[in-house]
Amino acid sequence: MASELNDLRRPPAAGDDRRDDQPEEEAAGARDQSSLSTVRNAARLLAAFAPGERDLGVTDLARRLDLPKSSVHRLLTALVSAGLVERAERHGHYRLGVRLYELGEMAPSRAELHGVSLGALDELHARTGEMAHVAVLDGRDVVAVERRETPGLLKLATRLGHRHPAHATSAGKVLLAYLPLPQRAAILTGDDLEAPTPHSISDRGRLEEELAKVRSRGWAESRHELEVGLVSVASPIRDVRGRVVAAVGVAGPASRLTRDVVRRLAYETTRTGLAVSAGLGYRAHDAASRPRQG
Amino acid sequence: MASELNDLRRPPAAGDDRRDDQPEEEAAGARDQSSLSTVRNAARLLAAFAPGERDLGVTDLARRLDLPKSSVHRLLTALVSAGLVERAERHGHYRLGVRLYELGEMAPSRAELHGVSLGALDELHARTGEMAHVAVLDGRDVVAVERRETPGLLKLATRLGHRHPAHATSAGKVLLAYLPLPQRAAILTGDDLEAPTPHSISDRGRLEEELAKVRSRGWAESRHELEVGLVSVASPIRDVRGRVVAAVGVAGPASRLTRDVVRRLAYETTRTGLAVSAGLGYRAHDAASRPRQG
DNA sequence: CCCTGTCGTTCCGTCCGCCGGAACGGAAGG
DNA sequence: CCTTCCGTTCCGGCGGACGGAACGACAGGG
Repeated sequence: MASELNDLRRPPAAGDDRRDDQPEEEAAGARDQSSLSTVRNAARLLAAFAPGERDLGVTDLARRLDLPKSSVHRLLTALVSAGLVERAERHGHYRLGVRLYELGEMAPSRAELHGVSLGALDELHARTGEMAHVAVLDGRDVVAVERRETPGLLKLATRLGHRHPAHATSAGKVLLAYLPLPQRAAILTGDDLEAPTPHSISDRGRLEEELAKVRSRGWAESRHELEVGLVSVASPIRDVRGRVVAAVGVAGPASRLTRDVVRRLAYETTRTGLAVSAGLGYRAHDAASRPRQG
Repeated sequence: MASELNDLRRPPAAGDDRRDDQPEEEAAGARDQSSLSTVRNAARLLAAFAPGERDLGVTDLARRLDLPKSSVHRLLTALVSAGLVERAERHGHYRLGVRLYELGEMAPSRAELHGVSLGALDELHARTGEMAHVAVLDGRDVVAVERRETPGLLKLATRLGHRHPAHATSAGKVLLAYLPLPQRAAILTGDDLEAPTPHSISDRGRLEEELAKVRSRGWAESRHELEVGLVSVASPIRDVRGRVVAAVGVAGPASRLTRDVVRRLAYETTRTGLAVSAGLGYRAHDAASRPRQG
């Protein structure tokens, strides 16, 4: 029974000034609260499968979403006929559909980078021997859209499409650092910064200092900030207009990625970032047009 | 290059809203026609971005979907707040969101195969030198969920997530061949088989013969059937219960993939298929339990 | 620069299609 | 077998979506 029934429309006061130029409160963090409750619930239903739940039943979903069974069943029927959800072989169970995967591949943040980053990522992977990846920002999280596994034994357990708090990863720091200040402020608003480890940056002031450092040297590092023992380095990827749209980086165990190794890796990721940016149409020599941010 | 996943056809048809007392309809591949028009329209809206349209505006979408502008705008607002759609930088334009990509990665047909097929696919790619891929069935189409590009110059232009008619590809033949007869009948019902080239199989009887051949030798071939000059070979991937859930194959130019090369490639794909199946828990020596189908 | 066509966005009254409680039927398990 | 749980269907009442129309913001050509 989510009721935001207090959306009282206040008749405009004498001044009749209803046109504030900042309708922006949502930016990225805020979800739902819009109208079209059916669409909202459909999206919530899809998201319920995200934590890795393969097959779910009606009653189970109804409990998680706090919706009546019949409503969940109606939603599922509609989503099945739209192809976004499929019936599992187990009677009365459902799972995400192939069409959803198909649509996801079409998301520009993925599709654009896919083509141009393939070769460069392979090369980065070959030259460094560490897990290489390309990531984009979504809200205050960073999502990997492309990756190469390390050939060795020590693999990272994360999967493509999984998300991590941006401020605790090197790629996330890059993406935050080059985000225009108002957007960054909108994203980092609200509750405190999550601290996955004791080494994570949880203070907003310190984060801004760190981001300034990232901007000044052009790459970011994360030591033990997402997980103890994990180190990563990342550099920006720019589109044709110079905007930072993604980050490319490598990650590996702290035992291999010592301070001076990191410096070499930073060189490699920056090189790769420039190559991919060039593939997107960015001309690096246009240094004058390098956008000022922060 | 127009509509591939645009079989969400039939806009609500303006004045044609008739209350039929026959809720009885066929099953299987039926799309739409359910209630929850809001969800259906939301899905159609998402699908409108599929043909590679990056950014679309309200009026444009309204035209394509044959919906009022205000309704499209309302849908977009809801989808944006759900994260499935994002606002593009161009004022008033929209694009598919990262969350959609994220959900797509969670689709079981993708997620399961991803982990176990990585190594095997790499090896297949290395041993054959041709483009290697893993595909699943969706309706009467086959969708690639994993792939390795050929290192050479002659690359295939298709992208991950794109779909092709199943009966015209080797992977699709494999998937159709091992589909239980009732399901296959349900899928292949209705209008005729598409024939992308003059070599395509368009007759249902001939297709059944071909599928029987596929079952008897355990692999499938497609020569010029999807595109003239393109040849592919594929073998099944089975899950722990022995059901064929995907196909693994290689594709390349007919000039390289001569008859006897194909025989060697069939050996390789079969070998890879068995390896991946083993990763999914399938025990090949359980030959007795090899399901009888067709 | 202004004018104009175009498109995104907002508004609002009407009415229809969704909501959800409750009953039905089928599957699993003791 | 009985019991229990769950997926599916049904239906009346009402809340929220629909969509035409007006508004406001751009962009481009005269």
